[in-house]
Amino acid sequence: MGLVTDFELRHLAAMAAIAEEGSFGRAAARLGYTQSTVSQQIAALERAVGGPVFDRPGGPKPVRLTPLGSVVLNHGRELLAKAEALADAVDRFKAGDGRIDIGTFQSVSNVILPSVIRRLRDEHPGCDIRLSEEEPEQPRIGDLDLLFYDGRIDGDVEHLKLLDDPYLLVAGAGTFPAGPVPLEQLDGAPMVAWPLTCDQPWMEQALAGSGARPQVVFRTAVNDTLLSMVRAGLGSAVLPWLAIRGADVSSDDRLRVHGLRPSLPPREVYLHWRAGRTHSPLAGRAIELAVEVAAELAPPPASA
Amino acid sequence: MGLVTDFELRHLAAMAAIAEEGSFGRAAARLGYTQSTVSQQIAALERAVGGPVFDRPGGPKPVRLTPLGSVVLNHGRELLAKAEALADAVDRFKAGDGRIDIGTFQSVSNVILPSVIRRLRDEHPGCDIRLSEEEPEQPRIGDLDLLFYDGRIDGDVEHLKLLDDPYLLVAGAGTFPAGPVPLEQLDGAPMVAWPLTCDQPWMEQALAGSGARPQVVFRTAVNDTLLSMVRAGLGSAVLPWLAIRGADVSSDDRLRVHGLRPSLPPREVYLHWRAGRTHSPLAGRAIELAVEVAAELAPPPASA
DNA sequence: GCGACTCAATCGTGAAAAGCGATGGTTTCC
DNA sequence: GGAAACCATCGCTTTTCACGATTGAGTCGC
Repeated sequence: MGLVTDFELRHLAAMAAIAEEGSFGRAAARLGYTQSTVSQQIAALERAVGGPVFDRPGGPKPVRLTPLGSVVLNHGRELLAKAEALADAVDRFKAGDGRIDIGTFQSVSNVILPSVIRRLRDEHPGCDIRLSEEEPEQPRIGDLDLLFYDGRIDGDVEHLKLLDDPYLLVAGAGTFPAGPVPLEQLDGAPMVAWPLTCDQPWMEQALAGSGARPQVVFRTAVNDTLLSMVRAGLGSAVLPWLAIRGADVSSDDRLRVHGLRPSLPPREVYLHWRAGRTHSPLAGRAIELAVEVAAELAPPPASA
Repeated sequence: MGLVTDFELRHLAAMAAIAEEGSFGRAAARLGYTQSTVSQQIAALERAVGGPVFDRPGGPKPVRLTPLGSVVLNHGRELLAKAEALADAVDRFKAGDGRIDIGTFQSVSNVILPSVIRRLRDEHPGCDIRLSEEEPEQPRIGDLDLLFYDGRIDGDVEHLKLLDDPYLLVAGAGTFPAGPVPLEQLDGAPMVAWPLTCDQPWMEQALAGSGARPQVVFRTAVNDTLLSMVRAGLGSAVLPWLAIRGADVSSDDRLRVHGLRPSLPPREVYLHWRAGRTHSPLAGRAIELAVEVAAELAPPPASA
């Protein structure tokens, strides 16, 4: 195992150059070294492998590989190729062509991420972006570079608030008069809603705290299905602005979006990453873009 | 291109050890270095790649790869594997498990080489022996490690005489009385012989010089065919002892082997190799074995 | 909170080596 | 025989390597 580090890439590079040029001196010139330096590098290499790698005929005859030299050089070229691949990979990484793993959830996937990803791919066509929308009970950073989540996360995590996402009421056209809807009118009203994960229990508690205990007649995590149910007259829905914006509600005659009075505390959308972790250039840029896109979305209407 | 030699295998080895151990200090212990040394190695590596490869949380927490570090280490492991492969290949080479290219010709292929190769393979089961029996007008060393040839070779070649190979007469039983055959009895006699390559013209000139101008009725390079023709009564053959020994002539009632009077100058079998060329251990051993085998064959009978 | 502990970075030092220029010894070609 | 091309070697300077001791940052247990 100790043998592995006995030769150095520099020596192999010198050897390859000599093999191509046929001369220590020309190889030295090509590499920007002195002839004596190259000579010593080969001497060191020969010490490391335990035998001569070149036959030196003397005079103007070109040097020739020994059998041992052939063995060394054949492997050496592969090594140098790998080394160059490493250097290339580092360069590409620093140019932003790396891999990035992003955790997300429905609303962000629909509204914010598409713009972020489009811009990221425009800037870095070679990058490898991976999304995962698994949202277990306990959202974990795991090996993700970035995680969008509507709330704080425990653990060693840094965070950044992207936007306040106010809760709005979506109802069938004609269910309520235009304008903000007083919360007490929702008491006992039929509603469709998300499952009791994420912020949902907290939101329903907030509703209840204002005296509104609606009757939830259907739960699903799929926003489009919820809105279809509202369209079908099954009930209304209290949803964050982002979730509504994702579907094309404004162009639908059968739906109306109302503010709430008093308004509920907004859902807060955060972007998280592992604390103390050095960002890849790609991740750093993704954060900037996410902030940018979130700002372009704002200001979310306080009421409608 | 300059970037390639900016990092060193030693640094990558340190990095890999750290990644596995989770700590600079333990990695240092494993590698036989001091913690401070490893720390500086990583610092050098980070200078070379232009960014940190580990996040150091501080305290007893294990260090973690940065995204850049993952890129470097993924390639680095391949590099280390290649380096180890190189070291292995060198070791195997020095142990004799290399490749050897040998040029040969019929008589040697039949009589000497089988023993040489058998012993070589016994000693070095992993070795890669390649034979080529092409015998152009001008036998060239080319990229061969060793070349058997019945004569001298021009060029930068060292040589070693393996044995004197006397010419003998093979005739059908009863063609000549037992014992050496006077050369003049061959004058005008029907004969089968090799084509006029190699030493053949020289040998026939030697015959002619002694007053024997036989009538060559058939030429082929294949010894067995020649002997079949002799058996069939087409004529006799003057062949070197090695060529006769290759076939099982002594156990054949229809053939007789005679000496010649006066005897012709023997064919000389040489082993050649490129001058000034460092031998592989395998080639060196092959030379020794060839000498050994040739000596075991001797003394070739001056007459029969 | 407050030490005790673990860990990496840093500093100073001595040894090793990398690289350079100059010189010397060989071989080939004219 | 002399010039030219070539590699090895020597003395020298500068850089790097590796070490031990110390410092500073962070965690855990009480």
